[in-house]
Amino acid sequence: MQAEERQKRIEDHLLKVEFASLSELSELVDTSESTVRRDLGVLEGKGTARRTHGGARLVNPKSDEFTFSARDTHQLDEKEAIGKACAELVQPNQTIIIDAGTTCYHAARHLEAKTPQIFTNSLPVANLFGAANKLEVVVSGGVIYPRLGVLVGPLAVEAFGKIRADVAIMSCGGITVEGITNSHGLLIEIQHAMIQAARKVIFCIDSSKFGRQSISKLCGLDAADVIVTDKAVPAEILKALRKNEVEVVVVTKG
Amino acid sequence: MQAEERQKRIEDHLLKVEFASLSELSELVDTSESTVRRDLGVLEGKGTARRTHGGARLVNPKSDEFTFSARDTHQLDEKEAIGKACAELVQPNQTIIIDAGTTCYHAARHLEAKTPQIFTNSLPVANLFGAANKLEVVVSGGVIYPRLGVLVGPLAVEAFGKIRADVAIMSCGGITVEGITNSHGLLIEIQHAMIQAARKVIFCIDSSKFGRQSISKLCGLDAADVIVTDKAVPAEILKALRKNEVEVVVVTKG
DNA sequence: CGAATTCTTGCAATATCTTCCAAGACCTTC
DNA sequence: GAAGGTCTTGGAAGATATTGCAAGAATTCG
Repeated sequence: MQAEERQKRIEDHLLKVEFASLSELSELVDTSESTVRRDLGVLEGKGTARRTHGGARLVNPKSDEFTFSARDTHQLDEKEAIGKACAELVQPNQTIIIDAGTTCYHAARHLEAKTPQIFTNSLPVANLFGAANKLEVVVSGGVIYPRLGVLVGPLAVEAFGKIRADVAIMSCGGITVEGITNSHGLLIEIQHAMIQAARKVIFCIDSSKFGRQSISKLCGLDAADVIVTDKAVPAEILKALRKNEVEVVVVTKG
Repeated sequence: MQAEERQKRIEDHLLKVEFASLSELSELVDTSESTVRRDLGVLEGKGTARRTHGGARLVNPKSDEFTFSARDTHQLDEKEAIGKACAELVQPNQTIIIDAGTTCYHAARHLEAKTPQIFTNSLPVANLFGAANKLEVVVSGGVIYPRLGVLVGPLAVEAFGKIRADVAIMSCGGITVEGITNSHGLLIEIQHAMIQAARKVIFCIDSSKFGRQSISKLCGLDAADVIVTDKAVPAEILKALRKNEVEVVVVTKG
């Protein structure tokens, strides 16, 4: 097996388990521990993993909306189901803002037939519709945030400041009774602009996000109009949502 | 078996397995490893695959949807050579504007190591660097012009109006003694803004464009600082270019 | 603090790459 | 169809990179 292939396997494995020992990894890729050490050095250089005594751990925990891969199969069914339900909430001919994040990406996949116009700051979403010319896709400008493929920065914020849409389909890093949070200030700024620009705000939040808090506060629960998720929402949060008149849609996976 | 057929098979195989060893490939196409190495060199030049120790890997592995790629293989070698020469005209650490168009796309591929910052309105170019985080890529906003993956419209024009760059790498639809033309008014507007924003303007123009006129006039010959092309330029146009002090670089294919 | 584990570093064995060359295939020209 | 050229192919020699191991240093844990 070749160096790069080994490294990718290690990476993939880490994505699943978050932490792995040297012996575990050396067995996985069938080489000596020395080689695994060297590979981990490379991955560390790339920023994917971090070496620790006895093994390695993922730099970005998977619960963060921080790495995008269209092939991300983590909770794929759930995300797919959420995305689909989310798309069903959209009326024909409404204009839509689509946030970055894998769940929103899945929602976008179901929108093609329905809507004439989409605004997004997500390159994966843009690519999804880039070839089809049935609908108009407007891409906000901005700097590419590497792994995620999101456009961030002033250009993006301004772009959303200028428009109005019927619906915004949003994602986030965590939600608690205190509000909705996300993992990076740069994203927050843009999401604010998105929320401002939309008449109706739908959050796609898979169940792993409930009770979790990311670094930056995005908004209170009242900013959301609908939340689409895949499992029963914890009672405490559900109560808080009711109080803020947020509609909750729970999908059943698959 | 023909060289091209071998290369296509290798390409197809890589699309399936993502990584392959030399022995695996040489068995697949039934030739020596030397030949496979050479074929991989070609594929690497085309941007399809990347050689690694012991084999090769697909260039865009995890990006089934993340890549809206310029699939145009028409005159690939020429474009590749032009792109490379074009990239060599760039000094380290200059900021660059990259236009849409396949030739510019190839130029972009050679820029990764050189420049810290790229501005573009081309989705293929954005995708090229989307995963790498070595350099900063700024995407202009805009509406996706289908199939080409160019961002057009007021958002794009404004975005380029706000910036300054050292070099602009441009493409066009045709060039005659009367000036440079392109195929769509929407593109023209943006290209104007690009030219305005850059201190030095480089046009990548393959030989088929000479003597040809597209619908909309983009600019006079004097707007260009350098023209990179792949064959001797017709005398008449060459004379006009000299008069406007445009430097002409002719590359030899391959 | 000591024992056990893990890490780093240097090294030799191995695998792979590059470069070069000769043999053969293919093409052109007469 | 033969002669002369160019292009492609496969292989060999030396250069380079990778791998696994071992000895000593560093780290963890009781």
